[in-house]
Formats: sequence, C-alpha cells, structure tokens
Amino acid sequence: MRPREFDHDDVLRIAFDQFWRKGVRGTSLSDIARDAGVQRGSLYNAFGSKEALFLQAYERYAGDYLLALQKALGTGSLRKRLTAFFDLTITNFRSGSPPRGCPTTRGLMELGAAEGEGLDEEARQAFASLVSRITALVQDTLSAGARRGEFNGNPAAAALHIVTVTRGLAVLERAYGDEAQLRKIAAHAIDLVLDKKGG
Amino acid sequence: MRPREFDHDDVLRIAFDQFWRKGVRGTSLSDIARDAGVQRGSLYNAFGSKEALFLQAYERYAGDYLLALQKALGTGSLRKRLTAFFDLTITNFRSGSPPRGCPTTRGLMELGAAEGEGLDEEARQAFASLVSRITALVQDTLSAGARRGEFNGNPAAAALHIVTVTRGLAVLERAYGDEAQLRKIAAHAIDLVLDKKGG
DNA sequence: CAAATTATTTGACACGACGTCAAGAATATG
DNA sequence: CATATTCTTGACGTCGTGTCAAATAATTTG
Repeated sequence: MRPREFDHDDVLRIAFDQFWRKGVRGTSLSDIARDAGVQRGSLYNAFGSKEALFLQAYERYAGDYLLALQKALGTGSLRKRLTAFFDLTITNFRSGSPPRGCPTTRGLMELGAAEGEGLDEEARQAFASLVSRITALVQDTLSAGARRGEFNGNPAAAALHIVTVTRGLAVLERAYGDEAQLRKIAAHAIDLVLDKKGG
Repeated sequence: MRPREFDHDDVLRIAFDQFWRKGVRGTSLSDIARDAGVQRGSLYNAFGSKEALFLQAYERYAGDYLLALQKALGTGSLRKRLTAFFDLTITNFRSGSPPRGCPTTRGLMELGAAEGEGLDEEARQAFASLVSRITALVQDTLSAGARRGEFNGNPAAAALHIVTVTRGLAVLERAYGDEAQLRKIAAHAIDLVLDKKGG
C-alpha cells in the first residue's frame, strides 16, 4: 500500500473553511485541491464526491460546535445560560471576514427539492440531527431551570421556540449583516421566554 | 424590429417556478428554456443573465406575496390576524409537491460571501426589502392592536421577533418537513407575544 | 535484500453549465 | 421594394463534476 501524501484532517478543515465561506454549491473541488495542495483526483479517490467530502467536514464541525454549546449552557442562572447560548450562536454566525453566516442553515437551504435525492438526503439528516441535538440541549437546560424555579413554561415548546429563533437569526444575518440587531432580537427572545405570564 | 416570439411574463412565471423548486444555483437556463419553449440565447438577449432573470421573477413574486399578506393581516382580532399571517406563511412554504420551501430564505442563504459581488448585492437587497416590508406590515398590525388594547408590548421589537420566527420556520421546514410542527411553533410564538407578562 | 502487491496519484476524457458572439431571420420604416 | 433594427440560432470558450486507465511509489512478502 502506498501511503497518502496529505493529511485527511487537514483537508477536512480546509474544505469546511471553503464550504462555510462560499457554500457547497459555490465551492469547487478545484478550489479545495488548490488550497490543500492536493490533486483534484486524489480528493475523489479519498472521499468519493464533493457531497461526501462535505459531509465528513460538516460532522467534524458539528461535533466541535455541540461541545462549545454544551459548555456555554453549563453555568450560571438560566438567564445567563440562555444569554451565553445566543452569544455563542451569533458570534459563530459573525465569525470570519466577511462573516460566514450559519453553515447549517445555508446547507439546509442549499438542498435539492427532490425527496430522496442521493446524498442530499444524507446531508439533510446531518443538518437536522445537529438542530435536534441543539434543541435537546436547550430543553435540558430549561428543564433544569424549571426544577430550580427559574422557569415555569413548557421546556419542549420553549426550546423549540428558541432554536427556531436562532435559525431566524441566521437568515436575518444574511439579509442585514447587522450584529447589534441580532443581539437585540436574542435578548427580546430571552425576555419573552423567561417573563412569560405567570412566570 | 423583429417581434419577440415568447411572452415576457410567461417566462418570468415559468422561471420562478423552477427557481423556487430548485434554487437559483440549482436551476439552469437550459431548464428554463426547455420549459418555456424558448432558446437559451433568447433568454440572455431578453434578460441579460440568470441573476437578472431571477431578480425580475422574484420581484413579481414579492409583489404578489405582499398583497396576500396584507389581506391576511387585515381582518379580525389581533390574534386572528397573526394567526392568518402565520397560516399564509406556512402554507406558502408548504405549497407544491414536493413542498418548495421559502424562496426568500433560500435566496438569502444562496448568496455569495463577498461583500459587493456583482448582482448578488442586488439580490440581497431584494430579499432584505421583502423581509423589511413584511416586518413593517406586522408592526403596523401590532400598533393598531395596541391602540385597541389587544397588545401592550413594543410593536417594533415584537414585529421583528415574529418575522425572525417566520424565517426560522422556513429553515425548520427544510430540516424536518413537518408542517404540524411548524404550526405548533407558530401558535406558541403568538401566545408568547400576546400573553406577555403584564398583557 | 529484491520483487510483487496495492493503494495513490496523475492526466485525459465526457458531459453539462454559464456567458459571448457573429451570422441568419423577420418585421417595421422610408 | 429596400433598408435598418431587433430577435433568434448555433458555435465557441471556460469552468464545474465525475470517471477511467496508466503511471507511480511504498509496504509487504518471499
């Protein structure tokens, strides 16, 4: 066996950086190959296709991101935890120059329309899985907060609502690029969820 | 002058149908030309580029959609109006088979990353403009509701929150395709906004 | 230590997409 | 009836994805 001339993980990082900045459809394997100092054919040999390469790169990102979220949601009052959650979310959307937006949201909207369209379906599941796991983290945080008397609504509904707002923030980020606005919306969402009538 | 052999508006409708179903990047001018029974070159002659054709088709859609929203927001109690607003929004996302999702949200996430990237910037403005106009409609509705004592929060903040939720719904629609879930989230959002503490 | 094995690399190819251009076709105008 | 003007048509260049066979280089085996 001949050993590979490039580092698998390096390529994954380089590829995801491009996917994040330009989207999957907007990134060519030639771009990635040039950036990684690898021949295009080698990428096909190692990963199979652009979509498969993206999936691997995305899973990497998703794992890292979940860990960071878990950390943000792990300390302080419920309000502090939710604030840290939105902070991390928005900071993530606004990272890079120019800001790269949310890769999950972009990926979801880049999907083809057909129901079972090859790897599209696999990608959809990867995106949906991250969103679900984030929702679960938020719900757990709210449930814990409820046990401590900091929240008295429905944790599942509230978590879904909060995650829906973060997806909306990802979209508004692309529309206006106004980070202060995003933070205002986030603060308002926290108020709505925590100051609910009867709370 | 030689007369055009196709109807300008027909092509716009046919083109937007494809853009809506498959996204701008996922739709080729060959697709549109075939569907419209027009030569590809004629489209370039008449519209200039794919992006320009999309922009015209999108403006058409945006105008129609705004009118429909205005109608939905125009009658009944504030709660009824907001319910009709979310109803129309979700129904729009779920129209077609398979459901086509939200063209504005998809368009926004399909934009290139570079700040001033040719027509991308024009498209971004078109998307942002529709979102802004929707926000204004919702805000007016909330203000009117406030004058009638049906709402006592900040109309601007609440309108922005509601529109953010609709953008989030567009994303979740792609992730899960679960219309019942979308309607639950919408109902919860209305409750949060209208039942705010002190309301 | 030499040689066969085996995966990786490399370059050529087919195909489809965008956009441009010059040449042909059809109407309106003088 | 001829001319000018616009639309249409088909060919071209470039770039994207994905495939394939041939060349290459290390490891494993004898």
